[in-house]
Amino acid sequence: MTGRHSNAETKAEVENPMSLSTALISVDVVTFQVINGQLMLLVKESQGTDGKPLYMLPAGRIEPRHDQSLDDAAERQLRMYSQQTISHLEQVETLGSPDRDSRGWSLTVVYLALLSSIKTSGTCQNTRWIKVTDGTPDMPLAYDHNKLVRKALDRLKNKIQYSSLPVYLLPEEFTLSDIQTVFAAVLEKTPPMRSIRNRFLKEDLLIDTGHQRRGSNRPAALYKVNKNSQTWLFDRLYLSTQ
Amino acid sequence: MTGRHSNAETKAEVENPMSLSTALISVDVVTFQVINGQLMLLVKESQGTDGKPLYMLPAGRIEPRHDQSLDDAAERQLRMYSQQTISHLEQVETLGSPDRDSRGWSLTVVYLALLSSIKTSGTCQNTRWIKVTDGTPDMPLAYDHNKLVRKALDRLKNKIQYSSLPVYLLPEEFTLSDIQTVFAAVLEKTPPMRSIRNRFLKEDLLIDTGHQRRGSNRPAALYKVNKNSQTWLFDRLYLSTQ
DNA sequence: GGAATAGTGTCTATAAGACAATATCCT
DNA sequence: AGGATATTGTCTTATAGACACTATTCC
Repeated sequence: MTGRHSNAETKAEVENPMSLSTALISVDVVTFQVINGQLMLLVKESQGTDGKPLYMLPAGRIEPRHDQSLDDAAERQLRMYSQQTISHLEQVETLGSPDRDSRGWSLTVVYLALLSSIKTSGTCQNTRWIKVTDGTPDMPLAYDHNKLVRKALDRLKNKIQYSSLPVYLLPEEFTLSDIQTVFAAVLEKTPPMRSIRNRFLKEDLLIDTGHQRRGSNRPAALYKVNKNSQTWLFDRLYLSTQ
Repeated sequence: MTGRHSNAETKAEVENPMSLSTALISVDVVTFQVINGQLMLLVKESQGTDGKPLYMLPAGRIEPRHDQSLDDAAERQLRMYSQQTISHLEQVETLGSPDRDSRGWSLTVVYLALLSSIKTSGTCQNTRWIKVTDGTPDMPLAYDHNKLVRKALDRLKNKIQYSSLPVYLLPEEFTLSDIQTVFAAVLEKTPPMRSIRNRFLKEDLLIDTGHQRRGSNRPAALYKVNKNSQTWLFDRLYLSTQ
């Protein structure tokens, strides 16, 4: 593409070909996890000038020496704040504007990351999990990060309805009720158990591990994902969650 | 985002904060039109060093003075090569890599644009419509533009199956058979007429203009879009086109 | 037995798809 | 009339959803 062969070079660009073809870039990662049935967002915490805590998304620049792609850059950002396996990572959208950064035209590549559910919400230094309720983080985030979270969450809410994304928010072994819990956490509404069972027990998408989760009730069968973790797609949405 | 508050600043970045947070950027637009039932791609033509013609996508840089957003930049690119109304424009994906441009790490924002079907494929200087068959442009494109076309076309092929995108590839007034023609052009496969009718004549998505297209057969009713051109979504895919 | 959650059976609703049957124009 | 394309009718299939019912555990 473009490179030195780009069309529409203005006089200034020809004189100084590097200057106007660049912009400030950052890669921002919106990371979700479901902990005890609650949707949580990974943020880093720092000290604002007024002493109040400041919450923001893991974000950073591209490092030419390390990043072979934008996905690499996103993964590297996330890895600074969580060592957990990243079960799903996808680019959501790139936003650009002259106003986001005081230094000039800037551009953000927004990523959606999903981590497996774990009981402990252990984090690195200056990192926190904050609740997300009604589609909004409980603590307001700095800059335009609330907007970025909204974009990533919209993607998740939509895609969870026709794909295997729910299982990426669950641990390796899970019950069918766990899937329902994920829907509730993300959509604040859930498809009927009958529909979830019909959908997820079709074909060989899941494997019955033979294990069971026991409580003070009938034990539930524990399943794991088949098909080497490939995301699979269905051809209908759930209507009850619209 | 990032701004001056970005984490993970290396020593070099602190010393020269502008340098490593920027990269070469271009916005590339993949524009489709259906002309006489044939899917066509808009390219610009130039002379290669060996005298052979070189085809590439409309692409260019962000102009801080003119562009308030990436969408603006994409629209501006496309406007240089076609004055037709842009009936649909959406961002597909941003690709980045150290190899695409010899000057260093570069980044492309890929857009998908749809233009209304018209008989004449009139174009501006150095601009051509080339056929797309089997998902590939008839002429190979320069750089990695074939890959970008593939990405945009994949998006179109998918989205056409559950949205009103087909009508954006048609003129203001069209018949239901025209919709079928668009499916054939894009997917090289088509849902049954019964299904198309059931879907598009539901609710008040289309308005019967009362006009008819006449030929050597029964005339077909001409429809136009209702609902102020908002893209609408269905909750199922066509299975016959999978 | 009773509480609690897991899982099944069955009927309805919706929309896609197959396919045959009409309808309406032109020549 | 005959050709051509548009449009409708009807039956089948697939899956979501409602809802009642059964199953299995712990106490």
